[in-house]
Amino acid sequence: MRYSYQREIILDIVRSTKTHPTAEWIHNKAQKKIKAISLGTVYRNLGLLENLGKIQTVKDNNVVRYDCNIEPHNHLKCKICDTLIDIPVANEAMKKNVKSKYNFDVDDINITFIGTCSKHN
Amino acid sequence: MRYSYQREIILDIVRSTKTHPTAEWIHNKAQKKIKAISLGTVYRNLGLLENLGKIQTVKDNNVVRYDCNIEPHNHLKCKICDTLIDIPVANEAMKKNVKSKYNFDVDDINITFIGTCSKHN
DNA sequence: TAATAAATAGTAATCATTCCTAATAAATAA
DNA sequence: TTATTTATTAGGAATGATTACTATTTATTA
Repeated sequence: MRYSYQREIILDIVRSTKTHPTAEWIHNKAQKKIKAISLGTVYRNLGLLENLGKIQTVKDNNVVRYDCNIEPHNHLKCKICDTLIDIPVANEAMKKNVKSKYNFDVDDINITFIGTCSKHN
Repeated sequence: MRYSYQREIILDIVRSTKTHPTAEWIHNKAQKKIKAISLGTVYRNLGLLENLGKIQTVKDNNVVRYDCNIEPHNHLKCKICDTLIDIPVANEAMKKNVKSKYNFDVDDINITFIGTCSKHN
């Protein structure tokens, strides 16, 4: 894969935050560095970086968010402030459980806990 | 809420299958009974039926699927045949765990196991 | 049976994401 | 160093699920 300054900046931006930014947010930030960077370039490079295993994605409603945390992990989603909080994988043993109960080979577990985070109590 | 024949047909259709149909699929089926039923009517009534607690929704990629199973439950998603399989809630005790570890009050747990179902082995 | 207001059909708008293409730029060979 | 090749980009158009809008229809009730 050929070097691209756009891709470098995009990766830097994703790595600069734990807020699980959207493509649009990343695009806005990137424009501070490269005024003419296009949204398509941001999307394409985010996809490439995901394929390279350098970033992860999280589905949040109907938006994709990007995450520099590449460890397997799950999320707490606060319905009040919309924050996504990373948590370690809840239980690897669940995979074995599902295999024995349903004869279903689990590759990936997608867990989101929806509720109210510690800021609001 | 006023009676509507369209709404009755839509609920019947959702209750007729365990395939977690999309709004478009439901619309196609509904047109067999009511030739001029509009897609907007299908969406609006699916939303109303969800608010009434008569059906549930599942997010599948960027599509919403509808489910007549109104028990709390989670899903196995087969990446080969795209089937969604209902399973009972994996573990209610996880809520308490998350509360004590992260001081996060869980209302709802969203779990999808992605993998290969028993048809393919 | 007439009045009323909720529900519908049909279509336009929205919004995140993907696709397309001519122009640009990184890598490599001469 | 310079020319060549081809991946990458910018900019804008297209897509597809869903929502919004509005004139018309229909369930309800007085």
